[in-house]
Amino acid sequence: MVTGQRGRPRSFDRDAALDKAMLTFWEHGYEATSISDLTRTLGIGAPSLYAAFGDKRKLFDEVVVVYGSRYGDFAAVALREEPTAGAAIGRILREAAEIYTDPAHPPGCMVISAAANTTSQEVAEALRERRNANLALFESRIRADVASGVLPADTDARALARYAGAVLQGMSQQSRDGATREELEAVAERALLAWPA
Amino acid sequence: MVTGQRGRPRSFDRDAALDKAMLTFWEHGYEATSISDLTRTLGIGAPSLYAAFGDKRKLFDEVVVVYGSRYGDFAAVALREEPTAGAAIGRILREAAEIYTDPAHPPGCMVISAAANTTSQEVAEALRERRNANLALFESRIRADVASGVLPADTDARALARYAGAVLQGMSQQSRDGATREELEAVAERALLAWPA
DNA sequence: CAGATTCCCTAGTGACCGCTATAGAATCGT
DNA sequence: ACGATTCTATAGCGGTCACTAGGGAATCTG
Repeated sequence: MVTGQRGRPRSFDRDAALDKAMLTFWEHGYEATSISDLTRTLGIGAPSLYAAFGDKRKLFDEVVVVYGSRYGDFAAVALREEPTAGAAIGRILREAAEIYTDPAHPPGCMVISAAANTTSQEVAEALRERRNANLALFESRIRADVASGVLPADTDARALARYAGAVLQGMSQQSRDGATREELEAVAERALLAWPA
Repeated sequence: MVTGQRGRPRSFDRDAALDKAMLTFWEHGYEATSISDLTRTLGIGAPSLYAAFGDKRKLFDEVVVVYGSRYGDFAAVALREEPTAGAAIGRILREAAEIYTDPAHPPGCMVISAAANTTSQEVAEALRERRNANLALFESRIRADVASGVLPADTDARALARYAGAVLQGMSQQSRDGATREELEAVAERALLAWPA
C-alpha cells in the first residue's frame, strides 16, 4: 500500500531537468525565458513541466535554490573558513573571477542578472533580498573583525561591505560583457588594494 | 510651397514625449516596457507613437541618444576636463554616486540596466557596445597618463579601466537595490584608494 | 470656401505568452 | 486479468505583445 509509487512513471530525470532550466534562466533571465524555451530545452511537454514543477515561478524558485547550493555558496563558505574578513573577501573576489567566467555555464551571477528588468516584481524582490542578504553577511563578518581588532575601530563596516558587493556585481556584469577570467582577476587584485590595513 | 507644414499639427510635444519614454525605459528596461505602457504614460495613442517614432526599437534608439547627451556624457566630460586620468575617474565615481541616486529620475545607469535579459539581441548588443566604448575611453585616457609619466610605466591600462568600469556598474546595480547617495559616495571613496600612485 | 495633407482614434491583426482540459499510454495493486 | 492511478501528448484557452488599416478630425494652400 505504502510501497512504491503507482501509475505511469515520469519519463525524465527531474533533477537533470532542473539543471537545464537553471542554465536557461541563468543565460536569458527569468522573463526572457519562455515556457516553450524550457519545454524545448528540457525535451518535455508543457503539461509534464507543470506537473513536475507547479508553474514558471515555482520552477524558478527551485532553480534559485539549486543555484545557491551549487554556485552561490562560495561567498558564505569563504566567510566561514577564512580567518579574517579581508582574507574572505579576497578569496571571494578571486573565486568570482573564476566562477563568473567558467565556460561550463553562462557568465556572471544568476542572482545578480536574472531578474533585472522583469515585470514580475515578486521575482525581482526575491533576488534583491538574496543580494542584500549577502551584503549583510559581508557586513557582519567585517564587524566581527572590527570588534576583535583585526580591522581599525573606525572602519565603516556597512560601506566596506557595499564596496565588496559593488565590485562583485560589477565583475558579474563585466563577465556578461565579455571580460575574461584573467581580466576579472586583475580587477579583483586591484579592488583588494583598497582594503583597509 | 516649401513654407510651414501642412495638415493637422501634432497634438503633443515630441521632445517631452521622448523624455517620458526615456524615464519609462530607464525604470523598467527595454523589454519590460510595453507599447501600451508608453501610450498610457505619454498620453497618446499607439498610431501617434508609431507615426512620430517609427517603432519601439527606433524609439528606444532615440531615447538612448537623449539619455547619452543628458546623463551619459558626464564620464566623457570628466575625462576631457580633468588634468589626469585619476582625477577624472575620481570625479566620475563621485558624480555617479549623485546621478545614480538622483530622485528626479530612476536609479542607476540606463545603459547598464535597460537591456539586461532581453530577447532582443540587437538592443542588448547596442548597449553593450556603448558600455565597452566607455571602457575604451577610460583605457585610452589612462594610457595617455602612462605615456606622459603621470602613471607608472608598468600600469595595466586595460585592467585599470575595467576596474573603474566594474565599480561604476556595481554602483549602478547597488543604487537599483536601494543604496543611498551617501553609501555610493563611500563606495567611490573606497574604490579610489586602489588607484595607483 | 474647396481640396490636399497630416494627424488622431477605434478597432483590430497575427503571434506569442503562461497555462490547462482532455484523452490516451504506461505502470501500479489486487 | 482488471481497475486505479499517474504521467504524456495534442490542442487550445484567454490575455497581452508589437503593430496597423481605415475613417473622421484638424490644419494647410489657393
